[in-house]
Amino acid sequence: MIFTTTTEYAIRGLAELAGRSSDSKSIMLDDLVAGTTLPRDFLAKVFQRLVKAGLLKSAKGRGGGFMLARPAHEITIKDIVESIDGPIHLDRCAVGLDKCNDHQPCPQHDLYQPIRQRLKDYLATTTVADLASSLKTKQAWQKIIENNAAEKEKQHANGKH
Amino acid sequence: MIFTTTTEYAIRGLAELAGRSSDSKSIMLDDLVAGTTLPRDFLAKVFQRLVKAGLLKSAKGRGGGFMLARPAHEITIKDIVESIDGPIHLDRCAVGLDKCNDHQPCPQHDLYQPIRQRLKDYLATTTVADLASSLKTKQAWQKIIENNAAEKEKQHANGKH
DNA sequence: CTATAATCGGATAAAAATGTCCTCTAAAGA
DNA sequence: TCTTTAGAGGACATTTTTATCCGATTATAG
Repeated sequence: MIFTTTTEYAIRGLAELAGRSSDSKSIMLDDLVAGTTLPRDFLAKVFQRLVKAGLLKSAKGRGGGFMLARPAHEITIKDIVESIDGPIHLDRCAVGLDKCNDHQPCPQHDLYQPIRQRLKDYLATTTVADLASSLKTKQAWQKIIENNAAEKEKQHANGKH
Repeated sequence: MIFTTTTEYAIRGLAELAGRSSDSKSIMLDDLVAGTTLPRDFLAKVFQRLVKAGLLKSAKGRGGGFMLARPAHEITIKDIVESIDGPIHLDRCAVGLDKCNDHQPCPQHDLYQPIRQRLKDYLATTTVADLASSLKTKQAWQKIIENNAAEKEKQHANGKH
């Protein structure tokens, strides 16, 4: 994977949040992680960082929880990654030959450049809203698959009779 | 960066090796890291792994050292990465929505697929020979830059006279 | 005001990655 | 054979990442 575990949690957490809570309504951590494999306590730390970075708003006490600081379609993966890891460092030479940059490129740098650029574009244009809808699509499939499995099980039981 | 520090050392180490030693002649670690920022002892460990993976051959004792197990143009970055990290895991969903794969893609998966493919192609087609020549190009530049700096310094001194 | 409910934030632990050192082993040359 | 020289490999140290826990803080409801 191209992200760290922490960054991945941030991305998944925001995607869940956008998918589960309606706009301008906050959701509690316990509700957000329910049914996911997201680690509650660790995600809490990650969300604290996202609050400080201005991607999330939080509220303590009863009725508290987290909500997006701006619309889901205005938060990109790039925003998330940079909130966690700091400025994206994709500009370094892909193969670790330092002192390579756009001013002083090496052949590898030029070859890798188009890939880097596409990655950057992807990160800069894909938003939390996109991710949330991807999540929903995935969840829908999951159900279909489970149903199919149940159906097969049923047929199998009948056949045995 | 998209590689771990360890993998990056492996890549840089092999590039240096291919650049410094003529074919079918081994080079010692101490010579290989001279003038680089590669950490000698840690690289030794990394090279041990590459020997076991079949990318390098090693020889103990006098006249010993390391050499490529096959021609530089037949060792790809992919080979190196897989020797260190195991099979490349780029196939996972880019945004960590698990249960996504080519059979069961989600929208993000499809969007990210072309980027992933290009990355894979790059890793599978770029060889140690390419990296070595990139290194040499870079080193040539480095010299030019240093010369320019020295020249300027000289002019500056003259001007002051 | 009090009890409850939520995040915040510090402390700490566990695990993984990275880095260092030292002895063992194998090979070559005197 | 003996000495020197190289990597091999084990032990250990350090740092970073990931994970967990708990009291403090803040807000709400009654």
